[in-house]
Amino acid sequence: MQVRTRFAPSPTGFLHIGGARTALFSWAYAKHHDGKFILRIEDTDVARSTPEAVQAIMDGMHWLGLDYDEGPYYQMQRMDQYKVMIQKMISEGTAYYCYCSKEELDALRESQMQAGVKPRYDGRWRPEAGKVLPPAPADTPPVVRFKNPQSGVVAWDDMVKGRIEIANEELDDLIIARADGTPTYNFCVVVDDWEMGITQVIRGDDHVNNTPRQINMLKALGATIPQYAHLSMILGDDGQKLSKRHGAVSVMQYHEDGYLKAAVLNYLARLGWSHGDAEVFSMQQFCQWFDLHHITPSAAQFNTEKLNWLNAHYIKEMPLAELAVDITQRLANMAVTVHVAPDLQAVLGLYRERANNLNQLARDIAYFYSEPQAAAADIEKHITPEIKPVLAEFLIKLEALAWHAEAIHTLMNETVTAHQLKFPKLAMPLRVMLIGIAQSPSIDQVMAILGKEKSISRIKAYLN
RNA sequence: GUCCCCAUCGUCUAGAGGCCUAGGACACCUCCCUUUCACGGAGGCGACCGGGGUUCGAAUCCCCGUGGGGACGCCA
Repeated sequence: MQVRTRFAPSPTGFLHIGGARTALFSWAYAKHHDGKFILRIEDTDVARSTPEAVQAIMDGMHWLGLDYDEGPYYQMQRMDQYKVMIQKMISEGTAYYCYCSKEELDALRESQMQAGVKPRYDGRWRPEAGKVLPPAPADTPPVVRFKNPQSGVVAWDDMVKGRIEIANEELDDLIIARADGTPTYNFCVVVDDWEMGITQVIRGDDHVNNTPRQINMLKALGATIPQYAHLSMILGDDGQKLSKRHGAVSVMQYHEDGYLKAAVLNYLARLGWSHGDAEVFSMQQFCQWFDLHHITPSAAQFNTEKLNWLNAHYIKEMPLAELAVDITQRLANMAVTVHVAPDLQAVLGLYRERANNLNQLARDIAYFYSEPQAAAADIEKHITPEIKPVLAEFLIKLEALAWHAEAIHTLMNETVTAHQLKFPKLAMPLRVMLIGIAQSPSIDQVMAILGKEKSISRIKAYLN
C-alpha cells in the first residue's frame, strides 16, 4: 500500500518551528517510502482563519523545500462531503441530535468540575433502546453528536509513544456538527484522513486525546484506521512552552535572522529524532534514514547555540556563487550595493570561515563596498603617533608593490623588522584604517582583495 | 479535579538486560595553531529523578512515588 501522509495546519497564524518540524517529519516519511505528502488546510474555524495565514504557511514550507504532492485541500471547500457523512451517521444511528443550549452545557461542566469529575456530556439526548427523550425544543437548533461507545477500550500502537489505551468511559459524545450545521474539527479530520487515504497520521502530541475519539468515529464509519505517530512538542530556549506571547516565531523569521534553510532543516530533524551519532546530514540522507523510529517521546528544548553551529557549518559548505546571491540581497537590505570589485566571491571565501550567521557575514564584509567608520577608541588605541611614520613609509612602498597577498605580507614583515616592532603593531592599525574595526582575517589578504586603490586611499586618509 | 503522556550530562541525544568505568554533538574550561577576532586541532568538566521489586546481572523490565507536560470547547 502506498504511504500517504499529510500536514494539516489551521491557518490562524504563521508556520512556527513546531509546525515546521511536524511537516518535515511527515514529508520525510512519505519521501522515505516513496509515498505522497499532502497539504490540507483546516480552516473550519472561520472566525480565526485567514488567507494571509494560508499564504504564510505555504511560504514557510516553500522556503524549507517541503513540497507537497497533493493539495492544498481546504476543508471549507469540502462541506458537502462532511454533511453527507453526518447524515449517513444519523441515519445509521451512530450520531444523534442534541438540543442542549450552550448555557445548559456550561452549567453541567461547572458542576462536574466542582464535583471533581472529568467534565463531559452526560448523554441526556443520547437515544437508547427503551429510553424516552424529552420533546425537542422548538427554539433551540440542535447540534449533532457522535454516539461514542460506552464500554470497552480504544487502543492503538502509537509509532512514537507505544501502545496507548483509553477506556470509552472516559470519552463523551462529542459534537460533530454545530447548531449552524458546520462540522467540527474532529469530524472533518476523520472524514478527510479516511477519504484522502492517509496511512500515517503524524501530528503533535496535543492530539493524543483526540485520537481515541477519531478512531471510534472511523470505526463507526467503517473506515480503515491509519497508523498514528504523535510528536512531542518543542520548548523554547528557556525550557518554556512556545506560544504567541512567548517566543513562537515564524520559520521565515529564521531566514530573516540570517539562517540557512539547510541549517534549520538539519537542526529540526535532529530535534527529537536521531540516527546514532549522526549530527550533520543532508535532507536526502535524512529521508533515506527517516522511518519514524528513534523519535524521542519527550519534549525537546530548542537550542539556538546548536543551530548557530550548524549554520556555520552550512555557510562553509555552500557553493560560493549561491552564498554571494544571498549576501548581495542582505547587503542591499543594509543599503550597501555590491560592485564588481572587490569580487564578492573572493571576499566571502575569505570571510565565511568565521561566520555562523548570514546577517553577521554581510555586516562583516560591508566595508568592502562602503566606507568604514572606525570607532574613536580603536583609532586612539591602534593608530598611535609612534606608528604613523612607520605607516607613512609603508604606504610609499605599498604604492610601488605588485598587488598580491604574499607581496604585501613580505613588505609588512620587512617593515616591522626594520623598526623592531611586533607584527600586530602594524597589522592592527591597518585593520582599523582599512575596514574600521580591529578584527579581520589576515590583513594582507584583506588588502589583496580590497584592491590597491582602495587600500591606499583608506590608509592615506589617516596620515594627513 | 479526572484522564493521558513524559523523565540519561546545562541542552539535543546514543542506549532495545551483560558490549556502560554510560557514547556522540552543542555550550563551557584548558592547551595548541596565530597577525587581532574567529575557524581549526588536542584534551577536560559533566547525566541514568527517588524508592521498591524481577534477575546471576537493570539506564534498559514491573510497581509505587516525585517532578514536568498535555487534554478535558458548538477551537483546531
